[in-house]
Amino acid sequence: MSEVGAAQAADQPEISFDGDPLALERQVCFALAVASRSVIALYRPLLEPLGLTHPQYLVMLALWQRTPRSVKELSAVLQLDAGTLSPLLKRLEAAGLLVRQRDAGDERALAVTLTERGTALREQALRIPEAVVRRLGMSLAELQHLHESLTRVIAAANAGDPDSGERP
Amino acid sequence: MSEVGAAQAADQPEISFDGDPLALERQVCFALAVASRSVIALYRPLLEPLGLTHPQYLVMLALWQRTPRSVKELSAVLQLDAGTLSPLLKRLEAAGLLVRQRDAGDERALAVTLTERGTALREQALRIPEAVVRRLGMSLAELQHLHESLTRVIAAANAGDPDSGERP
DNA sequence: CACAATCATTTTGTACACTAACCAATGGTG
DNA sequence: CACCATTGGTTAGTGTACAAAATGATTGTG
Repeated sequence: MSEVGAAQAADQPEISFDGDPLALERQVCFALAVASRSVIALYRPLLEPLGLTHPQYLVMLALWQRTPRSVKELSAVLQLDAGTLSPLLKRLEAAGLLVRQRDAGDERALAVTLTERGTALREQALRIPEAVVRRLGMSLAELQHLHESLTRVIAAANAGDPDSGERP
Repeated sequence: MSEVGAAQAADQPEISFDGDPLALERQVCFALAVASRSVIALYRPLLEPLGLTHPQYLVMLALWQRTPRSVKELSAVLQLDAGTLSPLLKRLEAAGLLVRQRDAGDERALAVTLTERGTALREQALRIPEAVVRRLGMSLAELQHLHESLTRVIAAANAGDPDSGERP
């Protein structure tokens, strides 16, 4: 028997059980991180046949809605750093799903355009949302509700930021 | 300015709101990922004076609740891979916040124990939760509610998994 | 038109996160 | 007690994330 995980001692004179503001189980940031990882893990087996990671899937969602798009535009829509997108887009290009070429009108910008193969992949992606919801086994109403809550948190978190919101 | 997000039609009470099941703005996984990153970004400036990243902060929360703990135990509580924790714990050890030594009772297991410095750091961490809530500017009730929603998603996502739940 | 400021993107460096392969200690079982 | 599947950790490899510096194109101002 290991001695590491011995039961919590009864003699905790200072701050106590549920009055602890640092209690792990009560941190929203912890719940967010775990929920995010857990749900993304659900996508992994579904995305693997398409050869996509979850961030790559999100980029494809953005491009299926509109193409071509610049890195800056993708960065804004996905709320992802341009420095993160750069290598990610290169991998998608290497996979033959898109091409990266300079914008004719503005040589600074990149025009990220889906290839035929990239566009066609959407057909297979169409099954994914339903499969995830089924695996989750939660009601659509509750998921919708969660989505609204998350949208409010995102707005609140971005409210005091240099980017994102705050228009004077 | 681009006209990307043309306004949503009036009201569709049932399924298929704007028709596209792959619409980025409707994906719960996307909202989760963005919310998680946005909220964690809020912690960055607060954690920087303590010399901690957010994952490291979560490990410290777990250890402030109980120490020593094995890697396996931390892995279970934090829902984090042991392969992720291993280098993370080494960095915390290098920072002088904990020590990693083999468990006397079971040489396979590691006893992760807070140092005095690691224990003392809790005092400064105590201010963080309130500061984050203030920056978010959301009511405690709504945060509490979100936490409950997230807990249900986590449970649902882990329900069909090899790990976590499901004991026949 | 020169040229500094700005802009879009890329690169570099550090730190997660997960899979898979690996290794040493452990604890049945015959 | 010798065999060997299991267990607890570590390592390697790939792919995000983010900050900060670097690169190259574009624009505003004189």
